[in-house]
Amino acid sequence: MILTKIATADSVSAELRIKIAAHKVFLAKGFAATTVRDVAKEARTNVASVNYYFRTKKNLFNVIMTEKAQQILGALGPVLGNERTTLDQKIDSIVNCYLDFLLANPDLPMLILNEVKKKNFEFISGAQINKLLLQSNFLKQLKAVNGTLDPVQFFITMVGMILFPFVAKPVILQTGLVKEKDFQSMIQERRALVPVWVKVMLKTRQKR
Amino acid sequence: MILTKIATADSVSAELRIKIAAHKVFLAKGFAATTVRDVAKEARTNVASVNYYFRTKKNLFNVIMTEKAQQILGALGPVLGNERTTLDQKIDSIVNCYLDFLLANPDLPMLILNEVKKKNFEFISGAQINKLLLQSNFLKQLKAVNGTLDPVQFFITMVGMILFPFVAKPVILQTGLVKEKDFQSMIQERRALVPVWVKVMLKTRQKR
DNA sequence: GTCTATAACCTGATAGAC
DNA sequence: GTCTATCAGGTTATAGAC
Repeated sequence: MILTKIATADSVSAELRIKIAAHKVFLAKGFAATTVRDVAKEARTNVASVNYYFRTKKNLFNVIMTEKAQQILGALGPVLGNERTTLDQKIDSIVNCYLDFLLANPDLPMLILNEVKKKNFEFISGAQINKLLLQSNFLKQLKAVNGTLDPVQFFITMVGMILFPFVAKPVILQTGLVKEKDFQSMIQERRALVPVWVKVMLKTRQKR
Repeated sequence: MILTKIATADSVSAELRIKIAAHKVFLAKGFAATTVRDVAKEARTNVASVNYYFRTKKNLFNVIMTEKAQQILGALGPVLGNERTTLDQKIDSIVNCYLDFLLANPDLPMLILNEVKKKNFEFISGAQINKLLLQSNFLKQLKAVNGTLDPVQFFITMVGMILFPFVAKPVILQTGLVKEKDFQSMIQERRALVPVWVKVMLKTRQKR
């Protein structure tokens, strides 16, 4: 990220340097394993100034994470709500949009899953998911195309197809199934694979 | 788990009580967030005796995790290697076998992913995956049925379909898409759904 | 706004009595 | 084998000089 280079320069305010540093360290090590000292060091300042700007470690974390959540939800919202695209076009867009974001933030899924589990962070509320997904054009089109398919099961599976490789990356690399240098191109292949698989899921009718 | 009730009884040796307690606390809180004091308290003993039996916290963790890894790999190995079952039968078995294990150990996937990432634990070696998967009857049958499908992409996707709901459980519950009381039945539904989806993936040929 | 120094606390590990 | 007491080190957060 180019921002990192700019933000670690002396010309940038301490507050912003701390934010960039916190983003980097939290994503790399998670909330618990990150110390305020790590962040201070990365921002080339000291423990006291971090607490001066952000009061507590937890508050700093919430500031960073809320921005990230809005970033991805803000990108997906318009895609799901679009009234001019077909369902197939939406699937292509969701996969591409999500993968772009994940390639830029490969460690974010694990961080979110961990911190939501530990109740350190609320990623998305019921009200938000209602507006974003349940009342979306995407869901209407989905029901029209296949009335026997449970939308929740479908949605979990589709998101899993996109997210899972990032979440499982450490294990995938450890097994040697994919090499570190090939991971990105493996993900790029999925840009084509996942939409195909999602579309055949849609054509598959469940027994009742 | 019935073992827990037995093992927390006074009649059971301190060593076993500590093991059961460690299993419970590590799975609930992860490695870093677990303190030796937590484990000692859960096992109704003290810090010194935990270190007496297992020397270090890390060693105790490895003992627990190695047992778990062998448990799941030992269950999947025979299924993948079986020479008398068809590919479709194997897919049904893998899904059922995996889901049974995960329903009994719902927190294990996140724990493994986290600790492999932090290099606290080696879940599976390249040699093991080679023997278990790459040289298995499962892979031979897979290649025979669909030569255009990348086995690695296929495998990641199938495992993701099974594992992802457990990994994403906290977020799924927080969104309200599934209620806590309905989570188990949602998973049970996937026993039927996932094999169907996996089989249509197999029938879908890639462009070259 | 920035920094040093320190308070108050929690951690894993161990020494040593029983 | 089991326990109490304690150590050495690392943590967040803050007080107070500049």
